[in-house]
Amino acid sequence: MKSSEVTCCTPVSDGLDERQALELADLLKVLADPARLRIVSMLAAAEGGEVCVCDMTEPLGLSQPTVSHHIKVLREAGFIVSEKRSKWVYHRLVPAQLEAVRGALVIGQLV
Amino acid sequence: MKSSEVTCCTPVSDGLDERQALELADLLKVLADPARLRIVSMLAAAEGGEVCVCDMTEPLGLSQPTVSHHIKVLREAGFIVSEKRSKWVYHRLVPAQLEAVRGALVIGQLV
DNA sequence: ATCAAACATTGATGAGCGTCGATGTATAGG
DNA sequence: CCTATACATCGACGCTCATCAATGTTTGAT
Repeated sequence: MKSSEVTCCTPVSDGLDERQALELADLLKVLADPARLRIVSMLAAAEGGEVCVCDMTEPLGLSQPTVSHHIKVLREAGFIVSEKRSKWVYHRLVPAQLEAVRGALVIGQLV
Repeated sequence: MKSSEVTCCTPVSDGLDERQALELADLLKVLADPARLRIVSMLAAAEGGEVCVCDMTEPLGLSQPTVSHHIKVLREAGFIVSEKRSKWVYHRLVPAQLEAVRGALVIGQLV
């Protein structure tokens, strides 16, 4: 449908281009999962800011491989960082990444 | 795995419960799509704040049924409202809903 | 009354992903 | 050396969902 001679609306600004929309959508997809939100939440609420997988499986009601999978997704998206110490791997939030997503959702930022 | 006598981390606060995590995840799922992000963006950038479907299919590069589907998803999630006038249906943003999502992503709000 | 445009609805299809069990790897302890 | 724990990886299953063509519905114009 090309632009007909009779437009129904005021001229459209394209807003976000495909690349920007894809990148933001990918970040939002990572957060758009109940398990991952709860993981982020547990890290945000943890004293010391650190939690390891073994202490998350039970409150999440998920298997260890599943929790490890979510941790990996969150880490690859930049929402958490992980550090192995002795037998355990400790995970902590990266607040800047969460803030980046919040900033991208400001209406003015959506062009 | 019950709580062993040797814990690796400081005590865990559960943070978001299942219901809260599910609700927030459902809202984020709606936004976690490039096409829907671009629709929101186009509405945010539109003069008069209104756009109808016929003016979105071409810039989005999607079929009319697909755009209608995304519009429906956005409306049912409260991100947009729609009003039929004569032959066309005009859609506009609900900024408060977008703000609600941004507010839920504040680290302090994640308990 | 007829035709065209705008939009919704309906299956159908294909890809992506959350989940698990099984297995592999590393670290600590006896 | 052997066992147990913490975690990662792999393969498979099942479900959700984005997309489309086809069709239905409403509205306006001729």
